Amino acid sequence: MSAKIKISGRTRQPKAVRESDILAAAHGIFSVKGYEKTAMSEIAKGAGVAEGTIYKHFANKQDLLAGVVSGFYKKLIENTENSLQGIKGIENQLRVLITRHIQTFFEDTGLCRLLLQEVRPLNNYPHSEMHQLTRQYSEILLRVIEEGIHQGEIRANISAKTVRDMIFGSLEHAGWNVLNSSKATFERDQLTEEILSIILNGVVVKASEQVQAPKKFENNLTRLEQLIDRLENNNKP
Amino acid sequence: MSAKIKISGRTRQPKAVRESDILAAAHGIFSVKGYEKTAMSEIAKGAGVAEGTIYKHFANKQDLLAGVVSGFYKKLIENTENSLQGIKGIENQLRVLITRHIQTFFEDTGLCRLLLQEVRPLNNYPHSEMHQLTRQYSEILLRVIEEGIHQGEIRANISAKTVRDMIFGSLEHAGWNVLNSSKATFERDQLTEEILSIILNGVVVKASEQVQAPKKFENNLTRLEQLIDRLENNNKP
DNA sequence: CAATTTAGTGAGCTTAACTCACTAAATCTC
DNA sequence: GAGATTTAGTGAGTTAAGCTCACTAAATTG
Repeated sequence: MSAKIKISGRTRQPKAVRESDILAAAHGIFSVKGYEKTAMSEIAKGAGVAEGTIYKHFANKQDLLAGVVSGFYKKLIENTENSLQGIKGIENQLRVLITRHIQTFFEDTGLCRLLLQEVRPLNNYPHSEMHQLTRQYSEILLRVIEEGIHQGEIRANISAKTVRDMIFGSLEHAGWNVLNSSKATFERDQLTEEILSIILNGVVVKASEQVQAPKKFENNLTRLEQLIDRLENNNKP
Repeated sequence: MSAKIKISGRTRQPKAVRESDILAAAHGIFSVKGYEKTAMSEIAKGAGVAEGTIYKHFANKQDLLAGVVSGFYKKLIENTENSLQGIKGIENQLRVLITRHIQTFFEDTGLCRLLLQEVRPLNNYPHSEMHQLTRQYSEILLRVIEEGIHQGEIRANISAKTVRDMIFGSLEHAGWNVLNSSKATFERDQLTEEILSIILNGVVVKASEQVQAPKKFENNLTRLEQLIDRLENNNKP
Protein backbone atom coordinates (compact mmCIF):
# COMPACT_ATOMS: atom_id res chain seq x y z
CA MET A 1 0.00 0.00 0.00
CA SER A 2 2.32 2.64 1.25
CA ALA A 3 4.77 1.26 -1.25
CA LYS A 4 2.39 1.95 -4.11
CA ILE A 5 1.86 5.53 -2.98
CA LYS A 6 5.53 6.34 -3.31
CA ILE A 7 5.78 5.78 -7.05
CA SER A 8 6.94 9.37 -7.48
CA GLY A 9 10.47 9.73 -8.80
CA ARG A 10 10.74 6.04 -9.42
CA THR A 11 10.57 6.58 -13.17
CA ARG A 12 13.44 4.83 -14.81
CA GLN A 13 15.49 7.24 -16.89
CA PRO A 14 17.82 6.34 -19.76
CA LYS A 15 21.33 5.79 -18.46
CA ALA A 16 22.70 8.83 -20.30
CA VAL A 17 20.03 11.15 -18.89
CA ARG A 18 20.48 10.02 -15.30
CA GLU A 19 24.22 10.27 -15.50
CA SER A 20 24.18 13.74 -16.99
CA ASP A 21 21.68 14.82 -14.33
CA ILE A 22 23.99 13.59 -11.62
CA LEU A 23 27.03 15.09 -13.31
CA ALA A 24 25.28 18.45 -13.67
CA ALA A 25 24.31 18.49 -10.01
CA ALA A 26 27.81 17.46 -8.99
CA HIS A 27 29.41 20.11 -11.22
CA GLY A 28 27.25 22.84 -9.69
CA ILE A 29 27.73 21.89 -6.06
CA PHE A 30 31.42 20.97 -6.37
CA SER A 31 32.11 24.30 -8.06
CA VAL A 32 30.53 26.26 -5.25
CA LYS A 33 31.40 24.24 -2.15
CA GLY A 34 34.47 22.35 -3.23
CA TYR A 35 35.01 18.60 -3.28
CA GLU A 36 35.62 17.82 0.38
CA LYS A 37 32.81 19.94 1.71
CA THR A 38 30.23 18.52 -0.66
CA ALA A 39 28.29 15.53 0.66
CA MET A 40 27.05 12.82 -1.65
CA SER A 41 23.62 13.29 -0.10
CA GLU A 42 23.54 16.87 -1.40
CA ILE A 43 24.37 15.76 -4.90
CA ALA A 44 21.70 13.09 -4.70
CA LYS A 45 19.17 15.68 -3.63
CA GLY A 46 20.32 18.07 -6.35
CA ALA A 47 19.95 15.38 -9.00
CA GLY A 48 16.62 14.22 -7.58
CA VAL A 49 17.75 10.67 -6.84
CA ALA A 50 18.53 8.58 -3.80
CA GLU A 51 22.09 8.43 -2.58
CA GLY A 52 22.43 4.80 -3.56
CA THR A 53 21.48 5.62 -7.14
CA ILE A 54 24.66 7.60 -7.62
CA TYR A 55 26.65 4.50 -6.77
CA LYS A 56 24.86 2.59 -9.49
CA HIS A 57 26.45 4.98 -12.01
CA PHE A 58 29.71 6.06 -10.37
CA ALA A 59 31.98 3.83 -8.33
CA ASN A 60 32.63 6.44 -5.63
CA LYS A 61 32.92 10.14 -4.95
CA GLN A 62 36.25 10.43 -6.75
CA ASP A 63 34.90 8.69 -9.80
CA LEU A 64 32.05 11.19 -9.89
CA LEU A 65 34.53 14.06 -9.67
CA ALA A 66 36.50 12.46 -12.49
CA GLY A 67 33.36 12.46 -14.61
CA VAL A 68 32.80 16.16 -14.03
CA VAL A 69 36.40 17.07 -14.74
CA SER A 70 36.65 14.90 -17.82
CA GLY A 71 33.70 16.68 -19.39
CA PHE A 72 35.30 20.03 -18.69
CA TYR A 73 38.65 19.01 -20.15
CA LYS A 74 37.21 17.47 -23.29
CA LYS A 75 35.47 20.73 -24.14
CA LEU A 76 38.57 22.73 -23.23
CA ILE A 77 40.87 20.65 -25.41
CA GLU A 78 38.51 20.83 -28.36
CA ASN A 79 38.03 24.59 -28.01
CA THR A 80 41.74 25.16 -27.68
CA GLU A 81 42.61 23.13 -30.75
CA ASN A 82 39.97 25.00 -32.71
CA SER A 83 41.18 28.47 -31.76
CA LEU A 84 44.66 27.49 -32.84
CA GLN A 85 43.49 26.74 -36.38
CA GLY A 86 45.22 28.89 -38.95
CA ILE A 87 47.29 30.90 -36.47
CA LYS A 88 50.81 31.38 -37.79
CA GLY A 89 53.99 32.30 -35.96
CA ILE A 90 55.05 31.31 -32.48
CA GLU A 91 54.14 34.63 -30.89
CA ASN A 92 50.58 34.59 -32.18
CA GLN A 93 50.11 30.94 -31.31
CA LEU A 94 51.32 31.46 -27.77
CA ARG A 95 49.10 34.51 -27.45
CA VAL A 96 46.06 32.48 -28.46
CA LEU A 97 46.86 29.71 -25.99
CA ILE A 98 47.45 32.07 -23.09
CA THR A 99 44.39 34.18 -23.86
CA ARG A 100 42.12 31.15 -24.13
CA HIS A 101 43.52 29.68 -20.93
CA ILE A 102 42.80 32.87 -18.99
CA GLN A 103 39.38 33.17 -20.57
CA THR A 104 38.47 29.66 -19.45
CA PHE A 105 39.64 30.48 -15.96
CA PHE A 106 37.22 33.38 -15.71
CA GLU A 107 34.36 31.58 -17.44
CA ASP A 108 34.42 28.56 -15.14
CA THR A 109 36.25 29.79 -12.08
CA GLY A 110 34.49 27.38 -9.76
CA LEU A 111 35.67 24.35 -11.65
CA CYS A 112 39.17 25.78 -12.09
CA ARG A 113 39.41 26.20 -8.34
CA LEU A 114 38.32 22.61 -8.03
CA LEU A 115 41.08 21.52 -10.39
CA LEU A 116 43.80 23.52 -8.69
CA GLN A 117 42.74 22.83 -5.15
CA GLU A 118 41.17 19.45 -5.07
CA VAL A 119 41.81 17.30 -8.08
CA ARG A 120 45.56 17.07 -7.86
CA PRO A 121 45.57 16.11 -4.19
CA LEU A 122 43.66 12.92 -4.90
CA ASN A 123 45.98 10.08 -4.07
CA ASN A 124 45.43 8.07 -7.22
CA TYR A 125 45.55 11.10 -9.48
CA PRO A 126 48.65 10.13 -11.49
CA HIS A 127 46.92 7.10 -12.97
CA SER A 128 43.52 8.59 -13.56
CA GLU A 129 41.78 9.64 -16.74
CA MET A 130 41.90 13.19 -15.41
CA HIS A 131 45.67 13.14 -15.41
CA GLN A 132 45.62 11.82 -18.94
CA LEU A 133 43.43 14.71 -20.03
CA THR A 134 45.59 17.26 -18.22
CA ARG A 135 48.58 15.93 -20.11
CA GLN A 136 46.69 16.05 -23.36
CA TYR A 137 45.81 19.68 -22.78
CA SER A 138 49.31 20.72 -21.78
CA GLU A 139 50.69 18.90 -24.79
CA ILE A 140 49.01 21.37 -27.11
CA LEU A 141 51.30 24.08 -25.79
CA LEU A 142 54.25 21.71 -25.86
CA ARG A 143 53.58 20.92 -29.52
CA VAL A 144 53.42 24.61 -30.42
CA ILE A 145 56.76 25.26 -28.71
CA GLU A 146 58.42 22.28 -30.35
CA GLU A 147 57.11 23.43 -33.70
CA GLY A 148 58.61 26.84 -32.96
CA ILE A 149 61.97 25.22 -32.35
CA HIS A 150 61.65 23.16 -35.50
CA GLN A 151 60.76 26.26 -37.51
CA GLY A 152 63.79 28.06 -36.14
CA GLU A 153 61.72 30.67 -34.33
CA ILE A 154 62.86 29.44 -30.93
CA ARG A 155 66.45 28.62 -30.10
CA ALA A 156 67.08 24.90 -29.94
CA ASN A 157 69.24 24.83 -26.81
CA ILE A 158 66.28 24.97 -24.42
CA SER A 159 63.79 22.25 -23.62
CA ALA A 160 60.24 22.82 -24.73
CA LYS A 161 59.01 21.31 -21.47
CA THR A 162 60.64 24.00 -19.39
CA VAL A 163 59.03 26.70 -21.50
CA ARG A 164 55.68 24.99 -21.13
CA ASP A 165 56.13 24.71 -17.36
CA MET A 166 57.02 28.38 -17.14
CA ILE A 167 53.95 29.49 -19.04
CA PHE A 168 51.45 27.23 -17.30
CA GLY A 169 53.20 27.76 -13.99
CA SER A 170 52.88 31.51 -14.15
CA LEU A 171 49.24 31.29 -15.23
CA GLU A 172 48.55 28.92 -12.39
CA HIS A 173 50.14 31.19 -9.82
CA ALA A 174 48.24 34.15 -11.18
CA GLY A 175 45.08 32.10 -10.85
CA TRP A 176 45.95 31.13 -7.30
CA ASN A 177 46.41 34.75 -6.37
CA VAL A 178 42.96 35.59 -7.69
CA LEU A 179 41.35 32.65 -5.88
CA ASN A 180 43.09 33.30 -2.59
CA SER A 181 43.01 37.01 -2.11
CA SER A 182 39.48 37.60 -3.41
CA LYS A 183 40.33 41.23 -3.98
CA ALA A 184 43.22 40.58 -6.35
CA THR A 185 42.44 40.23 -10.00
CA PHE A 186 44.50 40.99 -13.08
CA GLU A 187 44.25 42.77 -16.35
CA ARG A 188 44.04 39.83 -18.76
CA ASP A 189 45.71 41.35 -21.79
CA GLN A 190 48.45 42.90 -19.72
CA LEU A 191 49.30 39.56 -18.09
CA THR A 192 49.24 37.85 -21.47
CA GLU A 193 51.60 40.35 -23.06
CA GLU A 194 53.89 40.33 -20.06
CA ILE A 195 54.29 36.56 -20.06
CA LEU A 196 54.80 36.60 -23.81
CA SER A 197 57.37 39.34 -23.58
CA ILE A 198 59.37 37.60 -20.87
CA ILE A 199 59.24 34.20 -22.52
CA LEU A 200 60.24 35.59 -25.91
CA ASN A 201 62.74 38.26 -24.93
CA GLY A 202 63.69 37.75 -21.31
CA VAL A 203 63.91 40.31 -18.59
CA VAL A 204 67.42 41.68 -18.82
CA VAL A 205 67.79 45.26 -19.86
CA LYS A 206 70.37 44.39 -22.46
CA ALA A 207 67.91 42.21 -24.33
CA SER A 208 65.39 44.93 -24.98
CA GLU A 209 68.12 47.29 -26.12
CA GLN A 210 69.75 44.62 -28.20
CA VAL A 211 66.67 44.24 -30.31
CA GLN A 212 67.80 47.50 -31.82
CA ALA A 213 71.51 46.75 -31.65
CA PRO A 214 72.08 45.11 -35.01
CA LYS A 215 70.35 47.99 -36.74
CA LYS A 216 72.29 50.58 -34.78
CA PHE A 217 75.48 48.72 -35.41
CA GLU A 218 74.86 48.61 -39.13
CA ASN A 219 73.94 52.28 -39.26
CA ASN A 220 77.03 53.31 -37.41
CA LEU A 221 79.18 51.05 -39.50
CA THR A 222 77.81 52.64 -42.64
CA ARG A 223 78.57 56.09 -41.32
CA LEU A 224 82.07 55.03 -40.42
CA GLU A 225 82.62 53.54 -43.84
CA GLN A 226 81.54 56.81 -45.35
CA LEU A 227 83.94 58.62 -43.06
CA ILE A 228 86.78 56.39 -44.14
CA ASP A 229 85.85 56.84 -47.75
CA ARG A 230 86.03 60.59 -47.26
CA LEU A 231 89.38 60.38 -45.56
CA GLU A 232 90.74 58.16 -48.26
CA ASN A 233 89.44 60.51 -50.92
CA ASN A 234 91.03 63.43 -49.09
CA ASN A 235 94.22 61.48 -49.13
CA LYS A 236 94.29 60.99 -52.86
CA PRO A 237 94.45 64.25 -54.69
CA MET B 1 42.74 -1.29 41.23
CA SER B 2 43.01 -1.90 37.55
CA ALA B 3 43.39 1.86 37.24
CA LYS B 4 46.51 1.81 39.41
CA ILE B 5 48.11 -0.90 37.32
CA LYS B 6 47.97 1.25 34.19
CA ILE B 7 50.30 3.99 35.41
CA SER B 8 52.57 3.30 32.43
CA GLY B 9 52.91 6.19 29.99
CA ARG B 10 51.06 8.53 32.26
CA THR B 11 54.22 10.55 32.94
CA ARG B 12 53.54 14.19 32.37
CA GLN B 13 55.98 15.68 29.87
CA PRO B 14 56.87 19.36 29.48
CA LYS B 15 54.58 21.01 26.96
CA ALA B 16 57.40 21.63 24.48
CA VAL B 17 58.55 18.02 24.56
CA ARG B 18 55.09 16.55 24.07
CA GLU B 19 54.32 18.92 21.24
CA SER B 20 57.56 18.24 19.43
CA ASP B 21 56.99 14.50 19.88
CA ILE B 22 53.57 14.82 18.30
CA LEU B 23 54.88 17.10 15.55
CA ALA B 24 57.69 14.68 14.77
CA ALA B 25 55.31 11.74 14.52
CA ALA B 26 52.93 13.77 12.38
CA HIS B 27 55.74 14.96 10.08
CA GLY B 28 56.91 11.40 9.53
CA ILE B 29 53.53 9.84 8.87
CA PHE B 30 52.13 12.76 6.86
CA SER B 31 55.24 12.72 4.64
CA VAL B 32 54.82 9.06 3.84
CA LYS B 33 51.05 8.58 3.73
CA GLY B 34 49.80 12.08 2.98
CA TYR B 35 47.38 14.15 5.00
CA GLU B 36 44.04 12.58 4.12
CA LYS B 37 45.17 9.00 4.48
CA THR B 38 46.78 9.54 7.85
CA ALA B 39 44.52 8.87 10.82
CA MET B 40 44.89 10.80 14.03
CA SER B 41 45.02 7.47 15.85
CA GLU B 42 48.20 6.57 13.94
CA ILE B 43 49.86 9.81 14.93
CA ALA B 44 48.83 9.25 18.53
CA LYS B 45 50.36 5.79 18.43
CA GLY B 46 53.51 7.15 16.76
CA ALA B 47 53.91 9.81 19.43
CA GLY B 48 53.12 7.35 22.21
CA VAL B 49 50.06 9.20 23.48
CA ALA B 50 46.31 8.77 23.48
CA GLU B 51 44.31 10.30 20.68
CA GLY B 52 42.71 12.79 23.02
CA THR B 53 46.11 14.10 24.10
CA ILE B 54 46.78 15.48 20.64
CA TYR B 55 43.68 17.61 20.98
CA LYS B 56 45.02 19.08 24.20
CA HIS B 57 47.88 20.55 22.15
CA PHE B 58 46.39 21.06 18.69
CA ALA B 59 42.89 22.24 17.94
CA ASN B 60 42.32 19.75 15.13
CA LYS B 61 44.01 17.80 12.35
CA GLN B 62 44.54 20.87 10.20
CA ASP B 63 46.09 22.75 13.05
CA LEU B 64 48.51 19.89 13.53
CA LEU B 65 49.41 19.98 9.86
CA ALA B 66 49.91 23.72 10.16
CA GLY B 67 52.38 23.09 12.97
CA VAL B 68 54.40 20.67 10.86
CA VAL B 69 54.43 22.94 7.83
CA SER B 70 55.28 26.06 9.83
CA GLY B 71 58.38 24.40 11.22
CA PHE B 72 59.45 23.43 7.72
CA TYR B 73 58.90 26.91 6.31
CA LYS B 74 60.66 28.71 9.13
CA LYS B 75 63.79 26.68 8.51
CA LEU B 76 63.47 27.13 4.75
CA ILE B 77 63.09 30.89 4.98
CA GLU B 78 66.03 31.22 7.31
CA ASN B 79 68.26 29.01 5.16
CA THR B 80 67.27 30.86 2.02
CA GLU B 81 67.97 34.28 3.48
CA ASN B 82 71.35 33.03 4.68
CA SER B 83 72.43 31.62 1.35
CA LEU B 84 71.58 34.91 -0.27
CA GLN B 85 74.03 36.80 1.96
CA GLY B 86 76.74 38.54 -0.03
CA ILE B 87 75.57 37.34 -3.44
CA LYS B 88 75.78 40.15 -5.96
CA GLY B 89 74.09 40.53 -9.32
CA ILE B 90 70.64 39.42 -10.33
CA GLU B 91 71.81 36.34 -12.21
CA ASN B 92 73.77 34.96 -9.27
CA GLN B 93 71.02 35.76 -6.81
CA LEU B 94 68.41 34.01 -8.92
CA ARG B 95 70.73 31.06 -9.33
CA VAL B 96 71.09 30.73 -5.57
CA LEU B 97 67.34 30.89 -5.01
CA ILE B 98 66.53 28.34 -7.68
CA THR B 99 69.29 25.97 -6.62
CA ARG B 100 68.28 26.12 -2.97
CA HIS B 101 64.63 25.60 -3.84
CA ILE B 102 65.41 22.48 -5.85
CA GLN B 103 67.76 21.23 -3.17
CA THR B 104 65.03 21.51 -0.54
CA PHE B 105 62.65 19.65 -2.80
CA PHE B 106 64.98 16.67 -2.95
CA GLU B 107 65.95 16.82 0.71
CA ASP B 108 62.40 16.75 2.02
CA THR B 109 60.39 15.36 -0.87
CA GLY B 110 57.72 13.91 1.36
CA LEU B 111 56.88 17.23 2.92
CA CYS B 112 57.07 19.02 -0.41
CA ARG B 113 54.52 16.59 -1.80
CA LEU B 114 52.38 17.36 1.20
CA LEU B 115 52.63 21.07 0.50
CA LEU B 116 51.84 20.76 -3.18
CA GLN B 117 49.12 18.19 -2.87
CA GLU B 118 47.43 18.71 0.41
CA VAL B 119 48.11 22.01 2.09
CA ARG B 120 46.73 24.32 -0.53
CA PRO B 121 43.47 22.40 -0.89
CA LEU B 122 42.55 23.10 2.73
CA ASN B 123 39.53 25.31 2.62
CA ASN B 124 40.70 27.89 5.12
CA TYR B 125 44.20 28.02 3.69
CA PRO B 126 44.18 31.65 2.54
CA HIS B 127 43.87 32.92 6.10
CA SER B 128 46.20 30.50 7.79
CA GLU B 129 49.67 30.96 9.18
CA MET B 130 50.87 28.58 6.49
CA HIS B 131 49.72 30.92 3.79
CA GLN B 132 51.49 33.76 5.56
CA LEU B 133 54.74 31.77 5.56
CA THR B 134 54.36 30.80 1.91
CA ARG B 135 54.02 34.45 1.06
CA GLN B 136 57.02 35.31 3.18
CA TYR B 137 59.10 32.74 1.34
CA SER B 138 57.99 33.81 -2.11
CA GLU B 139 58.63 37.42 -1.18
CA ILE B 140 62.35 36.72 -0.97
CA LEU B 141 62.37 36.09 -4.70
CA LEU B 142 60.11 39.05 -5.29
CA ARG B 143 62.47 41.31 -3.39
CA VAL B 144 65.46 40.12 -5.40
CA ILE B 145 63.64 40.81 -8.64
CA GLU B 146 62.50 44.25 -7.54
CA GLU B 147 66.04 45.04 -6.49
CA GLY B 148 67.17 43.96 -9.94
CA ILE B 149 64.72 46.39 -11.49
CA HIS B 150 65.84 49.15 -9.14
CA GLN B 151 69.48 48.48 -9.97
CA GLY B 152 68.69 48.68 -13.66
CA GLU B 153 69.64 45.05 -14.28
CA ILE B 154 66.06 44.15 -15.19
CA ARG B 155 63.90 46.22 -17.47
CA ALA B 156 61.28 48.20 -15.61
CA ASN B 157 58.34 47.57 -17.92
CA ILE B 158 57.52 44.14 -16.49
CA SER B 159 56.00 43.31 -13.14
CA ALA B 160 58.20 41.54 -10.64
CA LYS B 161 55.26 39.36 -9.61
CA THR B 162 54.94 37.85 -13.05
CA VAL B 163 58.64 36.98 -13.07
CA ARG B 164 58.30 35.43 -9.63
CA ASP B 165 55.26 33.43 -10.74
CA MET B 166 57.13 32.18 -13.79
CA ILE B 167 60.09 30.97 -11.77
CA PHE B 168 58.14 29.33 -8.97
CA GLY B 169 55.55 28.08 -11.40
CA SER B 170 58.08 26.28 -13.52
CA LEU B 171 59.80 24.81 -10.47
CA GLU B 172 56.47 23.62 -9.16
CA HIS B 173 55.57 21.95 -12.43
CA ALA B 174 58.95 20.29 -12.59
CA GLY B 175 58.35 19.05 -9.06
CA TRP B 176 54.92 17.75 -9.97
CA ASN B 177 56.37 15.82 -12.86
CA VAL B 178 58.84 14.13 -10.54
CA LEU B 179 56.18 13.31 -7.97
CA ASN B 180 53.69 12.00 -10.48
CA SER B 181 55.67 9.97 -12.91
CA SER B 182 58.00 8.34 -10.38
CA LYS B 183 60.44 7.54 -13.16
CA ALA B 184 60.89 11.15 -14.26
CA THR B 185 63.57 13.18 -12.56
CA PHE B 186 65.66 16.07 -13.77
CA GLU B 187 69.22 17.22 -13.91
CA ARG B 188 69.20 19.94 -11.27
CA ASP B 189 71.85 22.23 -12.69
CA GLN B 190 70.51 21.93 -16.18
CA LEU B 191 67.01 22.93 -15.10
CA THR B 192 68.42 25.82 -13.09
CA GLU B 193 70.43 27.18 -15.99
CA GLU B 194 67.56 26.71 -18.41
CA ILE B 195 65.11 28.65 -16.29
CA LEU B 196 67.71 31.35 -15.73
CA SER B 197 68.49 31.56 -19.40
CA ILE B 198 64.86 31.87 -20.44
CA ILE B 199 63.97 34.39 -17.75
CA LEU B 200 67.01 36.52 -18.49
CA ASN B 201 67.23 36.26 -22.25
CA GLY B 202 64.00 34.78 -23.55
CA VAL B 203 63.57 32.02 -26.05
CA VAL B 204 63.62 33.76 -29.40
CA VAL B 205 66.54 33.01 -31.63
CA LYS B 206 67.43 36.65 -32.08
CA ALA B 207 67.99 37.09 -28.38
CA SER B 208 70.76 34.56 -28.08
CA GLU B 209 72.61 36.12 -30.96
CA GLN B 210 72.20 39.55 -29.56
CA VAL B 211 73.91 38.65 -26.34
CA GLN B 212 77.13 38.89 -28.27
CA ALA B 213 76.19 42.00 -30.18
CA PRO B 214 77.45 44.71 -27.84
CA LYS B 215 80.81 43.02 -27.61
CA LYS B 216 81.04 42.55 -31.34
CA PHE B 217 79.94 46.09 -31.90
CA GLU B 218 82.53 47.42 -29.50
CA ASN B 219 85.30 45.30 -30.98
CA ASN B 220 84.50 46.41 -34.46
CA LEU B 221 84.21 49.99 -33.38
CA THR B 222 87.66 49.81 -31.84
CA ARG B 223 89.07 48.38 -35.04
CA LEU B 224 87.42 51.11 -37.05
CA GLU B 225 88.76 53.76 -34.73
CA GLN B 226 92.22 52.39 -35.21
CA LEU B 227 91.67 52.42 -38.93
CA ILE B 228 90.61 56.05 -38.83
CA ASP B 229 93.60 56.90 -36.67
CA ARG B 230 95.83 55.31 -39.26
CA LEU B 231 94.15 57.15 -42.07
CA GLU B 232 94.42 60.43 -40.19
CA ASN B 233 98.07 59.77 -39.45
CA ASN B 234 98.72 58.93 -43.07
CA ASN B 235 97.02 62.17 -43.88
CA LYS B 236 99.33 64.26 -41.77
CA PRO B 237 102.90 64.06 -42.92
C1' DC C 1 49.64 19.29 52.99
C1' DA C 2 45.23 20.40 51.15
C1' DA C 3 43.30 22.73 47.10
C1' DT C 4 43.49 23.76 42.42
C1' DT C 5 44.80 23.29 37.86
C1' DT C 6 45.48 20.82 33.74
C1' DA C 7 47.99 17.02 30.92
C1' DG C 8 46.47 12.78 29.80
C1' DT C 9 43.01 9.14 28.81
C1' DG C 10 39.85 6.41 25.97
C1' DA C 11 35.03 5.29 25.49
C1' DG C 12 31.62 7.23 22.93
C1' DC C 13 29.44 10.72 19.69
C1' DT C 14 28.87 12.48 15.02
C1' DT C 15 29.05 12.60 10.36
C1' DA C 16 29.65 11.18 5.75
C1' DA C 17 31.10 7.72 2.42
C1' DC C 18 29.63 3.57 1.08
C1' DT C 19 26.88 -1.20 1.17
C1' DC C 20 23.18 -4.27 0.56
C1' DA C 21 18.83 -6.46 0.66
C1' DC C 22 14.96 -5.37 -1.53
C1' DT C 23 11.46 -3.17 -5.06
C1' DA C 24 9.78 -2.49 -9.40
C1' DA C 25 10.51 -0.88 -14.14
C1' DA C 26 12.33 -2.32 -18.37
C1' DT C 27 13.62 -6.05 -21.36
C1' DC C 28 13.87 -10.69 -22.95
C1' DT C 29 11.98 -15.31 -24.08
C1' DC C 30 8.77 -18.31 -25.68
C1' DG D 1 1.25 -11.11 -24.28
C1' DA D 2 2.45 -13.60 -19.97
C1' DG D 3 6.04 -15.05 -17.30
C1' DA D 4 11.13 -14.84 -16.39
C1' DT D 5 15.19 -12.13 -15.99
C1' DT D 6 17.81 -8.18 -15.46
C1' DT D 7 19.04 -4.02 -13.36
C1' DA D 8 17.89 1.03 -12.09
C1' DG D 9 16.47 2.78 -8.02
C1' DT D 10 15.89 2.97 -2.94
C1' DG D 11 17.12 4.13 1.86
C1' DA D 12 18.12 1.98 6.23
C1' DG D 13 22.25 0.30 8.02
C1' DT D 14 27.41 -0.33 8.39
C1' DT D 15 31.93 1.57 8.90
C1' DA D 16 35.51 4.57 9.85
C1' DA D 17 37.66 8.71 11.22
C1' DG D 18 37.63 13.21 13.39
C1' DC D 19 36.51 14.98 17.45
C1' DT D 20 34.30 15.48 22.45
C1' DC D 21 33.91 14.92 27.24
C1' DA D 22 33.71 13.14 31.77
C1' DC D 23 37.08 11.52 34.38
C1' DT D 24 42.00 10.50 36.46
C1' DA D 25 46.07 11.77 38.44
C1' DA D 26 50.35 14.47 38.09
C1' DA D 27 52.06 18.92 38.87
C1' DT D 28 51.66 23.36 41.09
C1' DT D 29 50.05 26.78 44.28
C1' DG D 30 48.98 28.91 48.74
